[in-house]
Amino acid sequence: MNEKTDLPWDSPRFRNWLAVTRVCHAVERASAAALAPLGLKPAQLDVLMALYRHPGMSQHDLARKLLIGRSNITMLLPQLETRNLVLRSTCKKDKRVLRLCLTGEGESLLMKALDVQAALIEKVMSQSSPGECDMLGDQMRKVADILDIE
Amino acid sequence: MNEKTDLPWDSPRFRNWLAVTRVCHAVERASAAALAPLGLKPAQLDVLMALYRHPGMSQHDLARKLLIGRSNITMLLPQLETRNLVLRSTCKKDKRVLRLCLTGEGESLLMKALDVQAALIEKVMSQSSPGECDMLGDQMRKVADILDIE
DNA sequence: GTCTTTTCGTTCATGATTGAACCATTCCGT
DNA sequence: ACGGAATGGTTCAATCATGAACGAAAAGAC
Repeated sequence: MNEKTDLPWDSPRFRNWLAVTRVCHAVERASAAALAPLGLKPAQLDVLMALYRHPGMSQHDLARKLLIGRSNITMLLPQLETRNLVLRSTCKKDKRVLRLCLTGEGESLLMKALDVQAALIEKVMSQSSPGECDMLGDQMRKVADILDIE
Repeated sequence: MNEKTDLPWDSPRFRNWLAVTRVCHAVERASAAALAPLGLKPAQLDVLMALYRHPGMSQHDLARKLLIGRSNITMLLPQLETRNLVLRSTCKKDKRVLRLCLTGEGESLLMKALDVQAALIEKVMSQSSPGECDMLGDQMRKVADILDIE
């Protein structure tokens, strides 16, 4: 009998994906540290970014886009609202939904945070050629397709 | 004056890295769901994997390898120890350190969990050719170098 | 050898995240 | 128009990760 059981680590896909998650985790932590001086956490930056690109979004759609629970949004928003970074207004068409927008203040803080975040990412990806970088993105979008996340 | 400010989204590196984090997040959640029937959470699987590959590891080294805090390890281990998956024994050379090992039970549960996890990763990476997959891993290892995580 | 400094692990308070239960509003079949 | 199903948002309890402060043990300076 063959004692040499095939361990997942022998699979290139498994091993390489582990590298992805590991690095992702590390970058997340680095991002948290870099953002701290601005009083922002990564999750909050995600919210600001989404609202910048999709003004007037509902909380439900925001949760789906960020792949987190709706209740998480409910917990996340008051912090941003009391800092006057985000504005929440009830939708006249449907009184259930709350439309979310960045305030001017929110937008300008977002820009500062994006500078920080972009610098981190540039540093982190600095050893990837444009071609490699695009291939990376393409692979990730293929994965996103498989998991169907919009 | 030029109103067209350069947004980070215009940078391939920024946009593509966002795809990475997004997908990573999604796979993490899928993994949690897939592992739930085994009563394991992703963080616990990480511990088992590390201990399988580095038997006798200390908690300090385990924390460094997993990129989490030492206190987190302290909180994580009792769950695995009471389930007889992990054995903790004091080191005779240095009475401060605890040496960690998988039990037979821990190892066999790990194997089941690895099957589940490997299946998920195979599915997720199924659209990447071996060449693309290796390039992905290579890029991630370059990033790991930059962030110097062993 | 003694005293100071590190290192390993734990404790604890804090903040984040989750899912289930819930209310109000809207949608839809009849 | 009416009543049940579905949807958007909130609440709440439980779980989890984090970092600072701590005690015990080891290492280093002298």
